[in-house]
Amino acid sequence: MSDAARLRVALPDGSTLEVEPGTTAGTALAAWQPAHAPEFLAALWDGHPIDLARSLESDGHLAPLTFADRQGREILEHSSAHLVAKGLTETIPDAKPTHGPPTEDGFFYDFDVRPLTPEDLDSVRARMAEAIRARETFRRREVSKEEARRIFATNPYKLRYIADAPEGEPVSIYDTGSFTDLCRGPHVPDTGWLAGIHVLGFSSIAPDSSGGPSLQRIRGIGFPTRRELDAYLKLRSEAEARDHRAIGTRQDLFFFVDEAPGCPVWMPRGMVLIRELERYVMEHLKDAGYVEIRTPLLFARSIYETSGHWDHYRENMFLSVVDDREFGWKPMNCPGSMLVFRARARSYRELPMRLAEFAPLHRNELSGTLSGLTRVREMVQDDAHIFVTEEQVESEIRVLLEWIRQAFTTFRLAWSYELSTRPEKFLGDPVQWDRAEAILGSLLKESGVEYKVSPGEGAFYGPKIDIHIRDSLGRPWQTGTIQLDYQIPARFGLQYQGPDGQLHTPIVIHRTILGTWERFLGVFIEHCAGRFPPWLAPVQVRVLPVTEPQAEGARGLAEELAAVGIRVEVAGTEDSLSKRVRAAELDRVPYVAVIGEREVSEGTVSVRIRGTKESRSVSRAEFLTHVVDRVRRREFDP
RNA sequence: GCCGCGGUGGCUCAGCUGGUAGAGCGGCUCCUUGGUAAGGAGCAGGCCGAGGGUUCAAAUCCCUCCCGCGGCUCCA
Repeated sequence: MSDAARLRVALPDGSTLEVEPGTTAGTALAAWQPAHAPEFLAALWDGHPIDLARSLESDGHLAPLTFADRQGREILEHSSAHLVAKGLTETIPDAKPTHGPPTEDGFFYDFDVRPLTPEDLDSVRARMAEAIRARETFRRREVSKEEARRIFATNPYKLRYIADAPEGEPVSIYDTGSFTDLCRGPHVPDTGWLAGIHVLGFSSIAPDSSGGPSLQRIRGIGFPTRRELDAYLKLRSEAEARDHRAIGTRQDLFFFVDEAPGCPVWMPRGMVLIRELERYVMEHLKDAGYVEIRTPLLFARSIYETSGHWDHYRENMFLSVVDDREFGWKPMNCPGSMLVFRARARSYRELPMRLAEFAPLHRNELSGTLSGLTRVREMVQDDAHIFVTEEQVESEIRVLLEWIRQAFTTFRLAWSYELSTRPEKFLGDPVQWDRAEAILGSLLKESGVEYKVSPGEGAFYGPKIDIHIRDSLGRPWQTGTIQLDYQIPARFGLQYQGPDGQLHTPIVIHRTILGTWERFLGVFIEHCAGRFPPWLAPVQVRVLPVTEPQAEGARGLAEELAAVGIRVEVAGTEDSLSKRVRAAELDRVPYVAVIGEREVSEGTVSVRIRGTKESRSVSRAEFLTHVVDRVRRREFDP
């Protein structure tokens, strides 16, 4: 091999750079694009991520990685995890690092260590800051497996990784200051890159199935600069102020009591939200040819044995014994709908038969998973079951996808789909499953909305399309769902007579759009920060007489508004006007109508719209028309 | 369910190296009738989550349970 042979390095813009063998990736990239070099935190060599400090020894393709690349972000966050491990092992020397991967939105590192305290975390943060200031290099070494076993002799977790590594090949190790970790890499060049990382907190996590000890997890998130971190922290503190549990209390929407864990108590104002959502959905159902039914909340065990829930869902059900007979509180509406279909002989002419039922459902969710309105034990879904022939499946689902588009647009929520396929525990024929999955997949493609596939996450009776919405912080929540079911109708022996005179089993589409009122409202309250669109607002208008002599005029306006169905309150003159305006603003009332001497004599109102400082005098008629119109059209803003 | 951390008037929180329960907001009463984010004064309101224990004495220390929060797992 000749020293003189220069390497040919192909770059992303199609150009080629000739370098001496042994040139580092970083040097080569800096020669290529000096202006952007400070953003490069690692590189891709023939498609594999490498450190910038790695020497190039052959021809190949080289590309830079920055924080803007997903891989680049993961490298920065994984490096951040190393820094956390360094900080923790300096704080608690016998802590055993296990693994510290990047995640969807940050990173964590798990340790086998005594339970952590906030003081431990303070110390970790301080030591991390120290290392960042010192700009310690992430230095890569390759050692034999024997050598690695010696280095990590006291850490069984690392020994397991070493054992899993391919035999005969060296393993890589990274040193950061005095901290050494087994790691594939790559990493950012030095800890100076990690000034924008933030330790979110710690928690303990349940041991894995192999029954090891419970680990302590430190979570964090990384940004390329302090400035971007500050912007994120600001967003986060705003999001904390939007917590639907706090808004629920502040606005008297709902609350919880110890005696009914996971079951919200709805106050009058919260009930307005539910009824308005219900009305919104009901209007659609009427247009789309649904009929409504009501079926029992409590069914004997045999119904669930027929539906399959007894075998597949019993651990999540509330059970009651009545007269020595075992009953279960329904966790889903399907059994009742099946019974309605089965109540008499059915003809193909009745299909699609769309049965809606908004009944309270009970699911015994694990106590540790309950969380405000987003995870409850008692809930109501905007549920329906559509009984169709094979030929009707596609057109029905098309209508549903369009309705989803409309609904989520009204709420200004961005949504995405997830196609969940056959789980390990399933009922029925795999061939039929494949066909059903193919139908759903092609409909999703046709809808043009982004979707991902979750293998094995389907319901036990069929594949499903789940609808995810994101709250203001970008956290995803599953709400609506469209499930294709070939199993339960057959298990219930449902049949209809076809045009051929033969009996056929219908297919059932289980579907919800908003999901449950509870979770939907939990997410939506955070999405709108408690500033409900006028049509949903528990109080739509608050009328404020300036002084007592205008009280009658104020009541008159309130009556006019109430007469056209507007939810209106009058705030009396016990408090100062400023104080009442402030209260209305804090109660997030969309419209404040002030009536003073001037307004009474002119027949006007001074209108202040939520979130604006100015007020505007308009005629009573104009105000009334405006409010009624915004409400009727379900506009998002007042 | 598992691990960690919490639980004090309606709400938000202080008090917690043991020694007679506090504040602000809200509520009520009185004064004030004020033009677009807090007018003033007074009063009421708490078995300090529940039950046991330690102690002369427990909101405070210990144990059990319940509920909540953050995760794990699971889900609409």
